[in-house]
Amino acid sequence: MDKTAFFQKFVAFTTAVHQVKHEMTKDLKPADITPVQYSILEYIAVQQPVTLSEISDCQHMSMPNTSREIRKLTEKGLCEKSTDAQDQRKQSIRLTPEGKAMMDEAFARIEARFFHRLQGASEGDLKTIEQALDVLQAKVFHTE
Amino acid sequence: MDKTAFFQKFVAFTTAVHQVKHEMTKDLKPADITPVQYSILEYIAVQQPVTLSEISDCQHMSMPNTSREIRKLTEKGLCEKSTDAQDQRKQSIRLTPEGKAMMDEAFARIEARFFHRLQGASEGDLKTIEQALDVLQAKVFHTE
DNA sequence: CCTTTTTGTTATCAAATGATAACTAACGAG
DNA sequence: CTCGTTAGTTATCATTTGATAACAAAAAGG
Repeated sequence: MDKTAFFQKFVAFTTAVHQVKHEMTKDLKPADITPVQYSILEYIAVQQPVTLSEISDCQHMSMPNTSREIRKLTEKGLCEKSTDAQDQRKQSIRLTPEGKAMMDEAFARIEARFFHRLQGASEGDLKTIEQALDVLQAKVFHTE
Repeated sequence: MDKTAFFQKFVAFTTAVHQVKHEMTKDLKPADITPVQYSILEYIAVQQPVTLSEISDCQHMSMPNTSREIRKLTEKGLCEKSTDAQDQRKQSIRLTPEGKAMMDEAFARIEARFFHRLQGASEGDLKTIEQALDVLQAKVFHTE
């Protein structure tokens, strides 16, 4: 096993993933949302409800900046805060119906692009791809 | 085949890749290099020699901004321009020895983290991983 | 209780990034 | 040769992002 070649394959792979993800998500965020805000919305959409601290950790941004961006998203009517019943320090953040509608549409368009990219793949190919995704997620891209 | 579940697996996977890549590359860029500049340096390191237009395309930034960042990197002594012999409009950009040394060290540290992450994987696991990388790059994350 | 820690906010500032206009020079096609 | 196109530069500006200090309130632990 050539370790250097293996590593280079890994680097090329992550670069390709980044590239493809960019292609699949470009031109779909509304004009009045900044890239950071869109990224936060994606995170909330998948993980909601979330707290400010969780966003701060996962998006690698400071609490003050996270607080600012959430305030802006709240002002735009895309997400809302509610105080956690158990711990009143915590803010439980969710998408508003408008925010959810926006993200649903964004994900629908990404999904369409995804399957467009897979057109031509047989049922067997899809099985192979699914297994490959499972393998890599379990053995390489695991995050705890 | 449940399409929605398949797509969600894809989303979770790309998110994990992004996350792991962030973990593996954090804290290794020198203090006087901005994130965008580091990204450009990575690109040059892998693809050199490159032209300004190529950087502009691949990094999704405008020519004026690309020009500015390359000028800054040149001023820092990390890359250098030379006019293409065939087409005198084109600038051939490469890393300087200092730039190469910097990126070699960065990649070495990423490689160390990569294999650290893979410690515990058997020789057979590595084969499986390599095949999974090949499959996904060919069938899903192909970029032409 | 009282102190420390966690969670979040507000204000402020600096730096990085993105966008555009106006320009030069070299190439390429007719 | 001339004209349109490609490659790159410079200058300028607005916006986004990142960083820090100073604060308040709730919780947790003695």
